[in-house]
Amino acid sequence: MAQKPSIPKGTRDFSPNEMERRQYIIDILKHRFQLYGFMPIETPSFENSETLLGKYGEEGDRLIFKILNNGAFLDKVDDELLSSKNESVITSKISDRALRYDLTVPFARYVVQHQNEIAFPFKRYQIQNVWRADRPQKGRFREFTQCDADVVGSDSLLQEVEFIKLFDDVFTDLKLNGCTIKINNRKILAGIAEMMGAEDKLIDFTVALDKLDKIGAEQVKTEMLDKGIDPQAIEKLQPVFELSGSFEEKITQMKSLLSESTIGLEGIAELEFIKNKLTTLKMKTAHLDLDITLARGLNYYTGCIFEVSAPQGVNIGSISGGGRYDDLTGIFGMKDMSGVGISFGLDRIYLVLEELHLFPETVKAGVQALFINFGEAEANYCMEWMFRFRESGIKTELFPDAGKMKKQMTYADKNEIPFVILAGEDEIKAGKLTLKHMKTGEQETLSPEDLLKRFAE
RNA sequence: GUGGUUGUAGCUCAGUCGGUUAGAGCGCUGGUUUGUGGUGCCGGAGGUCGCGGGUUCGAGCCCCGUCUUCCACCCCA
Repeated sequence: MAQKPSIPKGTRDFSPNEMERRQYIIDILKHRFQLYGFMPIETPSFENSETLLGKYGEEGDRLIFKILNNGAFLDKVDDELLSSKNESVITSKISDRALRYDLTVPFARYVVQHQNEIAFPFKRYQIQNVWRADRPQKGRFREFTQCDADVVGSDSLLQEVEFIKLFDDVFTDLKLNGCTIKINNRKILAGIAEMMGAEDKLIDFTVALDKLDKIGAEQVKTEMLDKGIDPQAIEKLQPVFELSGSFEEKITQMKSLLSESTIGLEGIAELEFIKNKLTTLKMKTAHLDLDITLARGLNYYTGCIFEVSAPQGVNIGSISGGGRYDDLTGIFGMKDMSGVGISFGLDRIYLVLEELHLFPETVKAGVQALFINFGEAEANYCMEWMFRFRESGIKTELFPDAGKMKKQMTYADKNEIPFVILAGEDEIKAGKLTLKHMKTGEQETLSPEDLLKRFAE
């Protein structure tokens, strides 16, 4: 007996209707990316393991899909090592390649490898799948699509301003009004850590702070204590927990809090610059919000960080994110190359648009007219006209088998083909075609030329 | 990686306290004047109840394991 087919955990099939909707989102993204001057690139689905490992932190390494070597891969593993059950060491012996985890690190690798062909600053966009060995849950898959735009080779804060406008433009085009673009700066977080005297605990500190709106101030403090951060230092954080008001008001409060920290003030100055530019340029539908607790997981960010959350009432986490990384290419041996980039989560945006019923009424990409097949002679007559119709840009097809009428009509009906064209003995003799309007059931016999004109309207 | 949850026909789901031959709707298929679909009527096919073990006279139902689904945590798009 044939086994029931299935697909791996966390993966999905996309049927025509879903593909149409995914394509709708992608078309808007591509259009905006190109208007902003980004050029497309693609990179391989898998990379050499050393390119990816160690770039996303310990947790990230765990979530990278490793590809088992081919051939006698066990030759490199002796019994002693095998019985040690040391996964990471054994993995490095039997797996040399891994599926990409995001598009940013492969992009950094690309830039370093192609530096001689590139005129900097280099702006590229990339829409490809990435893979993570995560446990699936709402809005979380093991295979999903990221749509990234990055620019490398420019320190200018105008890039940050442009990216925020890009968020605003894209979400406005998608009719997804009321998104919140949260912005923060790693330098501010570093400044706070400095002020607390907890520079060495920066990562633990930001991860805990990131949870503030989710678990509350008390639990954040508890987590920081657990991570070994000094209680007195945590007390100094109180003003951060109580931060409120408008963007400008928060800036003012942070300024006095970080008055001693050079790096902290630098971060604040950057945010002020960006905010001022955007006040002049104006946002269309998105809101810009300063969120000091925003940390973001990827530890290569060094300056501004962004995250976009869906309009209120949609519980799906972030739908886009990004930030500046001053030294991403440094790990591949190319110094002083600053980059900024953002990533749109196609799959999550899809879920949000679906939940809010924001997909446009699908313009069916299917055929406009189906030729009914009555038999060999009739089919030959139809074929001739079918190809003429196609040359005129009309999407049309001939039912391949001379089967039952009912089956052919049902086919047209199920596929929402608006017109059916019939040509039997009588029509062939008269050199005509019969057009049936599926919705009304009306039909009329007319010359092929007239029929063509009818479709042209 | 941790905790919970789910799995019965192609799909959505019923199935009582463990009790004879596991059901419905939709879909599929055949027929209902053989050149006419979408709404009618009549018929038909289709299930190792996720998989493997166990308890029992007897398991879709109880127990254990495993895979899968969805959700939360960790983390993240």
